[in-house]
This record gives sequence, structure tokens and C-alpha cells, in this order.
Amino acid sequence: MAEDYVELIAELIESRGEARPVEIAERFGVKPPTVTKNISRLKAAGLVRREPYRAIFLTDAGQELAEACRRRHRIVVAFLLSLGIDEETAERDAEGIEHHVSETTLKAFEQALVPSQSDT
Amino acid sequence: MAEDYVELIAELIESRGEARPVEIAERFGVKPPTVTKNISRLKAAGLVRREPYRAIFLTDAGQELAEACRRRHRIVVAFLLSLGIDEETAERDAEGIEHHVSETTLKAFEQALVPSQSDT
DNA sequence: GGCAAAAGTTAGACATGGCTAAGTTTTCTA
DNA sequence: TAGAAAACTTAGCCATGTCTAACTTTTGCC
Ligand SMILES: [Mn+2]
Ligand SMILES: [Mn+2]
Ligand SMILES: [Mn+2]
Ligand SMILES: [Mn+2]
Repeated sequence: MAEDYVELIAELIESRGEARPVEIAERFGVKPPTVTKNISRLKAAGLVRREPYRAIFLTDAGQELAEACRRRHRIVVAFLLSLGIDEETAERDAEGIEHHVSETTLKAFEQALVPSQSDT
Repeated sequence: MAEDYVELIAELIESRGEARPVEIAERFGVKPPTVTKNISRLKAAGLVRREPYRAIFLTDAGQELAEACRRRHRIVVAFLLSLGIDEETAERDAEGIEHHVSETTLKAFEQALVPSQSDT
């Protein structure tokens, strides 16, 4: 859960300047109270900073985790696409797969990707 | 959860003739009461047949689900191995990935596998 | 056949993640 | 700038999956 949350929060901050519970709820297809509860768990875990009724921000630890998650997400999606899978399916499957790929597998995905395009 | 359970139960029945809670507990690294509770949930879901203190068997629905799971497992592992990933990592990652691959992605994995070996 | 060990179950606790209903705070707008 | 709407929180419920402690049943063996 934490991974998907920090990942989305990072994206919202990047695109909107701040992350708001409503948007998180919509994106995940859950109700606002669920977001409130989960955000307070993230806060307890030291991943986010925030006070009641205000926007959500990432702590340094949260930023780091978000970065790692986004990287995994990117690599998995790119890999699935390189296999010829359609974008929607690639995104949907990656959303689950990303939480189970070890660094070893991630490296293998990257390797298998190089032939097609290398935009480091 | 259900997927991993029916998958293991099918394997135990195949190799041992029956599936016993102790073995399931050991395999999953959980305690016996956890298995008891989960098995009764599987029973409530119509996936297994069993009476107290006896071995566990799959219903027809359970068998079907187990078959589907084992197929996904096999394909994912084979695919990861074909990428050059070591067996242990392939097995570990597949155990998580298998629950998130759509039929579309599975087909793509199979396709990408054909070049190396086709043992249908 | 009886008893000890192994296997399994029950009871009760806890964490996670979801919900609805109801209340509070903030924001927008007439 | 007041009042309504939107956003957010709180309280309390539920399901899932895990555990420990204690009890029951089955098994294996002398
Ligand atoms: Mn995800
Ligand atoms: Mn993701
Ligand atoms: Mn699995
Ligand atoms: Mn499996």
C-alpha cells in the first residue's frame, strides 16, 4: 500500500504542486476515509508530512521510496510494452507486478530492453 | 491467498496423495491455526472439501482454479528463467507476479518463450 | 490396548485496509 | 461576507490474515 501511495503522491506533487486526499481517493477508487486512515499510517511510518485538512507532502524517506517505486514502475511498463502488450494492459499489470520484482529481475528486464531503445 | 493454497494443495495431493495442514503451514511459513482458518475459508468458498482432523481435497471448482494457477506459475517461471534469472529468484518473484499477470501478458510471455523451447 | 507425541482446532488478540454515517473545516460564490 | 458546497476527519463496523495459548483428536508404538 505504502508504495502505491508515495508513488502517487510524488506524481501529484510533480504535476499539481500538491497532493490532495480527494485525488488520491479517486485514483485508487477508494473512499476518502480510507485515504485519511492510510495517510496517517504513512505519517506514522515517517513517509509523509502533513497536518489535518492540508495537502500531503513526502519526507526525505518518502521521496526516496517514491523514486525507487517510480523507477520499478517505469521499467516494468517499458518491458511489458516491449513485449508487444497494449498500453492499458501493461499499465494495469505493472501496477501489481512492480511490487514483486526483485532487483535481479528488474535488471534482467532492463537488459532485455536495451536492444530496442536506450534512453538513459 | 486462495490461489496459493489450492495450488499447493494440488501439488501435495499429486506428490503425497493427500494434503495435510502441517505441510501447508511449513511450506507457507505460517502457524497451524492460520492454516485451519484459511482452509475453512476455502471450504466456505467451495474450493475444498474436508472434515475436521482429516486431509484436505479440492472440489471441482478448486481443481479448476489450481490448474489455472499452476499454468500461470509455470509460464511465469519459465519466462523469467529464459531471461537468464537464477532459479531461486525466478521462483520467488514468480510467486508474487503470477497473481498479477493478465491472460494477455501471459500470452506474451509464452510467445517470447517459443524461440528457446516449445514443449506443448 | 493404553499412552505419549504429533496433528489439528478453538478462542481471542492484533494489524491492515476497506466501508458508511455523521460531524468539522475549508473554500467558493452569490 | 454569509451561507452552501466541497473536502476532510472521526467513529465504528467488517473481512482478511496472522499470531499465541490452551484444548482435543488422531497416530504410532511399547
Ligand atoms: Mn502498484
Ligand atoms: Mn506503480
Ligand atoms: Mn503465489
Ligand atoms: Mn505459485
